[in-house]
Amino acid sequence: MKQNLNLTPLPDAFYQYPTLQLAEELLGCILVKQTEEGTSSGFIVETEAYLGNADRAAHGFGNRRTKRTEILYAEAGMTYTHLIHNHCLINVVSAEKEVPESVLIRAVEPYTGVDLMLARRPVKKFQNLTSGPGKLSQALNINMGDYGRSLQEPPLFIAAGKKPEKINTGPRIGIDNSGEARDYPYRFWVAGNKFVSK
DNA sequence: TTTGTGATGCTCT
DNA sequence: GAGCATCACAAAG
Repeated sequence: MKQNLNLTPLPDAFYQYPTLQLAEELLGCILVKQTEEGTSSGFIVETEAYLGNADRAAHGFGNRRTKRTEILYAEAGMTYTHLIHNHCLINVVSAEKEVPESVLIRAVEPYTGVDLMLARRPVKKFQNLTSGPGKLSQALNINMGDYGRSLQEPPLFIAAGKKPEKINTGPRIGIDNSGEARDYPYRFWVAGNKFVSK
């Protein structure tokens, strides 16, 4: 399959949206990763906003700045690859400088370079290829080498894609405690998409 | 029972 | 200060 589509990185202005809005706008966009073996990409179908200061799920709460989270304090449009155990989670840094907000990409729908993705992660069910944070990062070969990289130039960038017909929002999952933070509709996904983790 | 996920923590240079 | 690593719980089959 050819990929002659005009995959143009989104302009810097795109990342100037408020974090929550950016998370929604990101749905349907195309996450592109170029490697020596070729180019693989997918539609973003699930995102999650992380408001570092007021978000209980965001690690220790409050203002904890470490080497890992350092990039979150940078300006918008950067890539934040969080290496945790055997998995890699990819985030899009948003908000302005010194504001630790970002959008976590939880799931994508395979678009181009599917064969390449399958080669990296053999799965029996096609839906299992990228239906999760750890899966998609492995399928797209996203690693710490992408940490702090700009999302506006190859080999890793986000291009405009199709607009989702219907977007759902709701509370995030996996958060047991914390009163109000649990009900925050910080999670966005494309309604009815099979590649959404839930 | 197996696979996936979890904003980290520890050890070495 | 930077790089590298493991364990355990939960959800799905």
